[in-house]
Amino acid sequence: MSSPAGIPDKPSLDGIESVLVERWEADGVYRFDRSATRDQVFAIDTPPPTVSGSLHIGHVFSYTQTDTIARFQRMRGKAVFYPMGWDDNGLATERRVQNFYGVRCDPSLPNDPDFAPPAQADPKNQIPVSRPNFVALCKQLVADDEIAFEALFRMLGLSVDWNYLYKTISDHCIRTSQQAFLGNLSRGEAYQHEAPTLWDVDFRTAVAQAELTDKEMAGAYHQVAFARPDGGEVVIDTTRPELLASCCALVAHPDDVRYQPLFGSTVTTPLYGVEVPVLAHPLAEPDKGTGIAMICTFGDLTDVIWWRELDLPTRALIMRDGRFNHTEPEWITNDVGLAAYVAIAGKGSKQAQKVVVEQLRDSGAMHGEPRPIQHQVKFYEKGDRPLEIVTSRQWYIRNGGRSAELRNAFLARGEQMTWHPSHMQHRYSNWVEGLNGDWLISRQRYFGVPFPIWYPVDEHGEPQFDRPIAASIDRLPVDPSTDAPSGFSEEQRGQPGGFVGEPDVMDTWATSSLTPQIATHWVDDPDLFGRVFPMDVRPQGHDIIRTWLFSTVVRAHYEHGSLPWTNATLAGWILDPDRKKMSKSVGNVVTPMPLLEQYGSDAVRYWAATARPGADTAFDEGQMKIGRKLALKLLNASKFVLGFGEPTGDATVSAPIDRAMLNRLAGVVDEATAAFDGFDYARALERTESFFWWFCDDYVELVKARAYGTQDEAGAQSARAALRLALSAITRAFSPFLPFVTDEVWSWWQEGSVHATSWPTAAQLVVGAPASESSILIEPVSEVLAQVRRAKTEAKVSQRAAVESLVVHATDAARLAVEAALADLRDAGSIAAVTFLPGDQIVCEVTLAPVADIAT
RNA sequence: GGGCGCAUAGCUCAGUUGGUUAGAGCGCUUCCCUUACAAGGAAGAUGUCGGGGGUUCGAGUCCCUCUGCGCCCACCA
Repeated sequence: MSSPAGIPDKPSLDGIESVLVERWEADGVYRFDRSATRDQVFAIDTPPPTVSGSLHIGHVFSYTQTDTIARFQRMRGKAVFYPMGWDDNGLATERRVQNFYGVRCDPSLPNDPDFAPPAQADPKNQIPVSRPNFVALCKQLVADDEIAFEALFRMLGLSVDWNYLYKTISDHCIRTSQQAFLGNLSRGEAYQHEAPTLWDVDFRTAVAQAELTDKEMAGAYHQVAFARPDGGEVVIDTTRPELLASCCALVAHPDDVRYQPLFGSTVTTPLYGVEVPVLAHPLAEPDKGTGIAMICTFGDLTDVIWWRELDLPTRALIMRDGRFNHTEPEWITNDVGLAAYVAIAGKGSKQAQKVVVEQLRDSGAMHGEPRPIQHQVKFYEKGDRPLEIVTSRQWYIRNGGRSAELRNAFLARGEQMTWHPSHMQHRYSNWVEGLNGDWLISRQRYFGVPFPIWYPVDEHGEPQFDRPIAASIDRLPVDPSTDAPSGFSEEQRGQPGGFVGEPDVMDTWATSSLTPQIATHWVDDPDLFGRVFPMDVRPQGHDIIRTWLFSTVVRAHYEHGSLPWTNATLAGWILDPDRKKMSKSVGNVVTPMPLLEQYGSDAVRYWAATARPGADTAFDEGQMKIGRKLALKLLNASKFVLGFGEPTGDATVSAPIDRAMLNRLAGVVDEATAAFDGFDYARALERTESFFWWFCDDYVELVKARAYGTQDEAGAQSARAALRLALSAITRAFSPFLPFVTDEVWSWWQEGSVHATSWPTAAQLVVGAPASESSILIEPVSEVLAQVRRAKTEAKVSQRAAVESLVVHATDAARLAVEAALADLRDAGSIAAVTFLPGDQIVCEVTLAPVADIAT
């Protein structure tokens, strides 16, 4: 049979991605319709991937899942607002620039317009460069990555409207971020505060609670004796003996009879001879160590609590670079003590600990040997060394960590949105309930959104941090390090009576938390904003509920008094075949482009779409092979179905089996629609796929002879019409998952893109009997066909082999069903004669024709 | 310590308000080069549904409990 025009003789999937990607772009298939009103819009708050290196298979996985939802909504008639963003802001980019170019930022240096990065990067000897030069390198490095990202996402078939692309380092994002911050400030939701803060000594910045992670580290308990005035001693257990010089008290539980006599007395620290009080506090645990602890400023967060609640002096020695202060502590007043301190001044914690342990041994204050332990230590999630606690001035946004009322308001927001899957809400509630402080948003970094804030400088040249000067909204974006506040001139920078700019930048989450406002152009396009905000869905990973999801809820709550979106879909992780999470640090990541090339984008998308929403999923190339097989099957089935020719204009679907097939399909369409409405793309795919294979294996096999015209003309017309109706609906139902092959086969017989058509409906398919009756008609026929095939397989003959006679034992109802499709059945099974006998269930006696007859 | 999730065929997983003999794909075995498809097709074998108890006419599904695995949070002198 020769193919009609438009249908290739040998259909292929090779290279269809690039052809279709270009066509979609040229035809604007995914362009957002700006005239749509809010109720006609489906808006997606796409996660902007961090531009740091390359996308991995996990991105392909989760972005595909969202894309299937977007495509479904578009076909249902929604104007889909589906922007993309690049998160090219922040520490990840900075660190990459440092390593890639071998430079580091020194904000004190002037801009060098002729600066070029070193040809050979030497990460060990980083060249200091000015902030403008450094930022320029950041932008240069991310530009290359962003081109690669967009190419991958396009090839993957994401139906993003690239006209709404945003970059978090752009002026637009800076302005949005600064404007939102100023709103928070004016309403009292943002404030600055000088306090002990968790501090990463490598990045030299404060970090927020949400960015902490625990890592197991080797440590050791050291028993250290403090001297009592009566000549006795008090022994404490510590894992950080190097902080002894920062000790400001000992503490034990109020009920601990061993130490009750000491409360109110003082002891002296070994080495330094500093007198410190012995105090009582309920947080001290009698069964931990010796039951009495030394409080240092600051060894851990418990120290901070004790320091605050017991009103202790601040004896901080570890500086922002993680080293002990060179200045001699004023609270050490004797020469021996000072000499002991000088030995650790300028050293990091680890080195200082060695020295102090030696000193303690020599002095006899060390009891026994250190007892090694493994313990959990707080790290910045991107950091390499344990966090220290450093006192500094920082900006915060209230997030309920210090207010039960506010916390409840955010818990209520969690109740208002719909979570997919629903159990993810627990993680949100869990996090909000466990907050122990406000959200720290300032970072002592360079490449980020600057605070739109200056401070007046008094007549002594000291900045007045308690009198911040806020930028006016109409000046945004501003950089306080280069722009002067209104009413001042640049010459007054740093001068008495002048001003200084806030040196810090905002953390990346402070900007990421505004992706709904950024994407919808809250600050500069109120018309667009009114059409798409609040958005419909936030897709994201479940590991960043505590950061991105929560902080976005906080910002929208403050700025708009609403949720930022009505739904949150939480994607799972990709696990390697050993069921370990894929991550760069483990080194088990898979890059997606070779997979797209090997199996085709549709096949990789199929793998992603078969995973249940929110489920962690094993990386499985087997699923991609199945996806490729499915795409090929659709290609071939389409060619075959269309090859029967177009039904005449007045063709009606008259054959019962044809009607039953369409009714069954109508039921499948209803199921898929309901699943998609609940964001369950995986169920929609499974229903459609399972129907499609039945359609190919049984239905098409049954009716193909009739469709060729072996029976009467009405029968042929009925089959052809039903086949085409079904193919249209199947193609459209598959199109969110397999956008490439569906558009390819659609183009063989339809105008325009399948992605610009409507989602199939049951009403288009139901003919005659309702869907529930279709099974009653179809299943007996399928069963008889299966038994005939089995008989041939068991006889080890070709499926084409002729059947001399078939005796079917069946109930009356089953017999009626089989009789209704008898001509089709006889054609499909090459069956000469069929007789029926009564029976409880369908049992077929198959008598094959003698082999000699086949030969003739 | 608190919370959440998972446990079904060798592997990866479906199984929607409890309802006949528990399903799919991969892998395995057999057969078929049938004019849509051999990177295919037709068929076959394979399960004490993690253990125990309970509710019910009936439990993979609901309740209790135990075990194992994973994740989140808290603790971490």
